[in-house]
Amino acid sequence: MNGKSKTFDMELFFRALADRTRLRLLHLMGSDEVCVCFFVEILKTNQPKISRHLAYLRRADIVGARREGQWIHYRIVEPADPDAQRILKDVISWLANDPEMQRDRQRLVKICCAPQLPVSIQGAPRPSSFNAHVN
Amino acid sequence: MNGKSKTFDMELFFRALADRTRLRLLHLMGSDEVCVCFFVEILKTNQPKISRHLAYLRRADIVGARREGQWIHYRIVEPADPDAQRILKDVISWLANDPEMQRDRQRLVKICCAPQLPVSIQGAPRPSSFNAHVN
DNA sequence: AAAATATATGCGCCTACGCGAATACGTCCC
DNA sequence: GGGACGTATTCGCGTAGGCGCATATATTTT
Repeated sequence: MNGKSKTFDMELFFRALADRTRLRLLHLMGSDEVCVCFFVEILKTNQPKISRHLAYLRRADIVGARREGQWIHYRIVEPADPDAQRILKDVISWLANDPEMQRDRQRLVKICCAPQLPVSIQGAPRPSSFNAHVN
Repeated sequence: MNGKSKTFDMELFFRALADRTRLRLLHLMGSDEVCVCFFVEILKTNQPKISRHLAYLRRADIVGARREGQWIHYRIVEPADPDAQRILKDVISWLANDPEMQRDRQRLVKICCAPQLPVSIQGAPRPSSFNAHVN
């Protein structure tokens, strides 16, 4: 009630989900923090496009960002509204059934488990859950 | 796989939910069949607007229609995809928390329980669940 | 058949938004 | 400070879609 965190905006929430690219981004985040450059690498598209979609998700309070040096990590945040929270959770698990989404994740895993990241994202920090795997 | 009922379209589904008017329509349907003229009456708007939004929901396979004489009843249909089904169900119950939606429903109940419908929709068939209440 | 009623659709206008290309911003390293 | 790198934003363009208004379609009634 501080004038900034108003009641959760349903329309904005659904509009944010109404785009395939954004759904792919959400699926890639899953329960991890993922760095922007990984999205660019895996979706094989240009960086501004990814950045704009992430901004949209941020505006809708669906994701949050954390800076680490020059890199920025994005993560899914639990919506304030418990109903939205449940829906988002269901959406995420729905995505897991989509073939393209599955391919996306496979590519993420493959890239992150490899001893060397692709040249385009050499020094980038891996998603948190991959830190343990590769010394 | 008959070329007509393809796999459920996620994007279309969410785009269909990304409009307040359509959410209000969905909430009014709830578990009932509701005639178009009731939507017009309750949302206090023009008829073409309602009709176009209903058409959108129909395209997205979220609602179905049934003709009864000159009237057409709309109802929510269970999406083919079980995940979509669950999400839609959660969305509906989310709507119940919204003040405007609550007012909409109150107006529906009030109108339907009255002995006489408003002049603008005199002979219209009431939603199914109100048939028992009024002789 | 003609009128009345309920619903659907076409049209023109305007905004939202997705896109690629260019550019701005922020951080690190020399 | 200057360059390199990762990310965000701006711009111009094209399409989707929301709206009010007019009109078409379908059904019932007379």
